[in-house]
Order: sequence, then C-alpha cells, then structure tokens
Amino acid sequence: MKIPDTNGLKQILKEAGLRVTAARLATLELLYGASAPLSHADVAKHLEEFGADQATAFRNLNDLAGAGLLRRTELGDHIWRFELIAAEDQANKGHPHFVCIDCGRISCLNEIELLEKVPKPGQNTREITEILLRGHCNECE
Amino acid sequence: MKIPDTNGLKQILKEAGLRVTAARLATLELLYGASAPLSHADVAKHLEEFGADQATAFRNLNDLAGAGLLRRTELGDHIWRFELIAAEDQANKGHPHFVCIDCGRISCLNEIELLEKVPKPGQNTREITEILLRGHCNECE
DNA sequence: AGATTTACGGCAAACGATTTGCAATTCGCA
DNA sequence: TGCGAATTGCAAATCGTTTGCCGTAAATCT
Repeated sequence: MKIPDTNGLKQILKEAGLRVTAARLATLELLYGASAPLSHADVAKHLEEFGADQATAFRNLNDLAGAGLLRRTELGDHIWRFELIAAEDQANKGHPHFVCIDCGRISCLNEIELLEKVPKPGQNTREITEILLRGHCNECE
Repeated sequence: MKIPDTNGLKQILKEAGLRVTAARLATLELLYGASAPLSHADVAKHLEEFGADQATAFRNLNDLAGAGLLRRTELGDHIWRFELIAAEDQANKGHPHFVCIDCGRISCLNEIELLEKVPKPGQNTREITEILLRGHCNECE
C-alpha cells in the first residue's frame, strides 16, 4: 500500500474531523506500513517510544475507527485489532484473515475468488461480514 | 436436540475422560437444553444455585471444550460462548462453520467448492484447519 | 501573532471477563 | 475401604480495555 507523506496523513485526519496530533500521525503511519491488523498493544508499544501513553493509543484507535478510517475486528482471540480501510477496500466488505493457531500471527488474504465464492446467501446465511481462516503458518513448523 | 438422562450424561463425561461431578452434570444438562451458545456468565449463574463457584463454571467449560464436547466461540463482543458439539457434527468435522453474530447460533456449511478453493497454501498459510464465516443469519432480521 | 475555545494527552485508578494458586474435598479405582 | 489424582471453593491475580481528572496543545477568531 502506498504510504502518504506527513501532509497526506494530516489531510486524512482533517477530513475525518479529527485534530492532527503527533500520536495520531504516528498511529496512522504505523498502520499504513502494516501488513496485517495490529492490536491495541502493538500500537501502544510503538507509541511509547514517542512518550505516548497506552490510553492515548486506545483512545486514538477507537476514534480513528469511529471516524471510519480503521476497521476494528475480532479474530477469535479476544483481542481487538485495527487495520486501515483501504480505498479499494471500502467498496466491498473486507478481505479474509488468517490466524496461525500456533504463533497467533494474523495475516490478510486477498484472494478475491474466495470473496466472490462465499457470500452467496445459503439457507442459513443472509449476509456474510467476515471470513476467517485458521491453521498453521509457514513459519511455525 | 434430544436430552440424555443423567446416566447418559455420566456416560458422556466418562467417555471424554472426565470425572463425573455435580457441576459438570448440571453444566451439560443446561447446555443440552439451550437453543443458543451460552456464556461463562450464563452457566456460572445457573451453577450458583447449586452452590458452585464461578471459577468452577469457567474451568468446567474449558475442560469440556478441551475434551471436544463443547465448541468455544467468540461472537465479536469479547465474551466466550459455549455450545454442544452435536454427535453428527463430531463425525464430519472439517466443514466451514457459520456464526450468526446476532443470535450466536452456529451452523455447518457443506459447500465443498469453498473447501477446495481455500486450502491451497499461500505465502503465509501452510495448512488451513478451520474455516469460519461470520455474519447475519436468515432468522435474525 | 495573541486570546479563546475545546479537543486531546498523561497518569492512575477502575473495570469486567477470565485465570490462577492453594488448601480442602471428592471421585475413581485397586 | 483407602489411597492418589482430579476437582472444587475461595480469594487474589491477571489481562485487555475504559474512564476521570486535570494539565496541555490544536484549531478558530480577531
């Protein structure tokens, strides 16, 4: 994903009706560089290097999610994770996630065929909002 | 679902390698009568009438789930819920599950095409062991 | 640029859900 | 019936997350 420069990030925040602060810029920047959803703890740890507090991380993530910039998901391990809602992603519902049941790492899948395959409503399913796959990742032998 | 009598429940516990205790029998009985997954709190409240402790409820649910009698799910509200794994379900495991994030009910999908589509290992995924879909079911308007 | 308004950040304490340590009790088996 | 291991009760600890309070900084207006 293309990472906007600082001015771009400021723009994004302003358009969302949020004030531009160092913590928020750092949060957005981190998320733009991430390849999978990040937990509150991930972001908080990163922000601590800037002297920012856990509570700030939590509040900002929730604010950003509330403003529609982030998606807040729960992948089955009782930890909220946040990921940018990419422009091309806003149109559809989001991509499948993969959880490694050994190391817990989360990754994003972009297999479009899968997305198109699944959401057809069945006899029980009216609307599918999330696809989650579990298994073993390549790094856990 | 047909509810086994007390002897049947004892049998189930023994076969799972668990000791038969009053708390476990009450837990199983409650779950057999439930029409949707129950939370720890639901079960704990029920067990308190028998003088049993919260911790016992929690431990038993996890033990039963570990023994393969219950399924532990997360509906997106950060509360674990437990549901009996039906006999016919235990036999053919490996099919995708669908969780209604409104009522919590879990249904089994048997769309083979999906199964074949997904498990091809990607750059992160070595082996996929579970497919979980979340969304709204037809009965929750 | 300076004053004003108000959102935001820092810190610590509160919170609910879940887990754990430990001693006392109960279960299953010989 | 008695012993050893599994289970329980109780309280305290832990985890992820939220909140209150007050000082600070960002946006707006002049």
